[in-house]
Amino acid sequence: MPNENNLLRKIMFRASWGACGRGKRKAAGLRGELRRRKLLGCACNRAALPLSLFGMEISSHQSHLLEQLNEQRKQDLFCDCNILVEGQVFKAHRNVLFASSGYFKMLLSQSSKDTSQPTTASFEVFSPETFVVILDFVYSGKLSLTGQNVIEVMSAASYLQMTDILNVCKTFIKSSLDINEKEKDHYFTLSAKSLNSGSDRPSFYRSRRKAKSNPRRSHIIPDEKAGMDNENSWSNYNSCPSPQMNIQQPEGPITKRIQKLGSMKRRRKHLRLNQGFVQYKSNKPEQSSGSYGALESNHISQHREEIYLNTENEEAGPDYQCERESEVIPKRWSVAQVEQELSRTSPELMDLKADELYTSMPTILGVMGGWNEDLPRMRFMCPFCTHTVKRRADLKRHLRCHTGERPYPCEACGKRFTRLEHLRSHFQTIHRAGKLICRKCKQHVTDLTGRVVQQGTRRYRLCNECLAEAGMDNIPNDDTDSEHPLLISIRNKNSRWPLEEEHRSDVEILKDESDKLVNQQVNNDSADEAEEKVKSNIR
DNA sequence: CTGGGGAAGGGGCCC
DNA sequence: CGGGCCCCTTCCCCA
Repeated sequence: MPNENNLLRKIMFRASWGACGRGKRKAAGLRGELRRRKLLGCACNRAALPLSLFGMEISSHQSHLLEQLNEQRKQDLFCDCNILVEGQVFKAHRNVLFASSGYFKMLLSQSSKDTSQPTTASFEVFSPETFVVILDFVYSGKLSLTGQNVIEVMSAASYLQMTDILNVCKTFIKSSLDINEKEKDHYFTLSAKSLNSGSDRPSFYRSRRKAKSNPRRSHIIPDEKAGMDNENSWSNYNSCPSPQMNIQQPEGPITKRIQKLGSMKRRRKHLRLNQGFVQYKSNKPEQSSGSYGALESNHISQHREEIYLNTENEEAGPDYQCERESEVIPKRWSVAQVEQELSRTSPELMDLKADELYTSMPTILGVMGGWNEDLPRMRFMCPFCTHTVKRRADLKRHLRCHTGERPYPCEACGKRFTRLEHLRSHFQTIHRAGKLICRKCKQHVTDLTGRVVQQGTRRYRLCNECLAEAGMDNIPNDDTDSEHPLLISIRNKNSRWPLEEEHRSDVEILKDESDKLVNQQVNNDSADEAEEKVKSNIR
């Protein structure tokens, strides 16, 4: 290797000659030599200009640095952060924790500026054994996953907002599911006897922490069809740029894991959420609303569980944490992912309403800001995005923009709205010509100085001058108060029709739209209609 | 292609 | 907690 390093140095030196043709040629010759020695990868092969060589990475540097930090940790050198996990103290470096965990990033960035004092953090939401796995990963890039610890590690990683670990755990579990599915296909049954109970072999995942790597790409989950052969599926994983995994086949029956999942949920439900930092005593109240655990047997929650496992957005940033009674859930779902997963795993869930979602999902609660104040501000966090709200009701309302639910249809034009007020506003302005403004000259117009004109389902006002100008002054006024029988029948069927008195003048609107209106009734339960409703509701 | 205006969507907050 | 209002932003259409 010394010779090769010398060769690299020579290249760098030649490159410094810049535009010198001789230097270029010499550098090119040396690159050829390096290629022959397989020292340069494709990136260097592409490097036509010597200057690009300055960007060359010494791949061993990162690992060496990490090794050194790990050694320092083991020897308690320069450790400035104490992590207390169920009474057991772990020492680590603030910088490393900050760089590895969104949770620590948020916490340490909010913490005291006085870096002379060690920071102390305590956790009781995961076990010391779990934290050892995570800490080892932080300092080595190696994640020791087993069928026994994967759930707890994933929970802790979610809590600590370590998306690399989360994704590895997900793929681990996904692989187990694939394996199990394969077994099921093979034995035509998923009986306990088909589930071997061999000892867990640790699986090592090596994460390449590179800022350049596209996080989305590392989220690639092998196609299930391609995953029929497990080894192939794992080799697919290995092709993912990040996290790069050297994986032994995860083992253990999936039912065991699922049982463990359930037991974990039950266990975690009883865990006391006591996450306090010495410097910042949080008065974070425990959430007691609802019972997510009770939903475990629920069909929807089962699918949700799958979604939790499969759809978590790897880009979940370090901004927030989400938990309820230590229940760990993904920080963010992308809407597309959720929709895709819902349609894939359970199309019927595409009909999910924000209300149902709201009641079945774990409460998302967090402390936003205010760490330096006596009473931290409590915010409710959206699981799909970074949005936080003060009130549960606002979150419920906000969720509609993710579920695509539009419960308020305009029966004049069929357009649907997420809020009654929006429908009302729409109806007033579009179908009732509620604005007393001439559409043409923008002048204020009253019933005396102008009148309502209908254009399709739209109605607007024109002043007398603009009417005359358009040659419409002889057309009778469109503003009638009679009621169309169809509208009455529809309103009677639909108790949610919100415009009891406001749209009484829309007979003419309905003349052209009557057929459409029949098809636009809200509570149509046919499957086609439901499908159509979903499509139309999802923008 | 661009700017203006209307409509729609969404958040904050009061009642 | 729901309804409602206000405000702001975004989108889309049109001149």
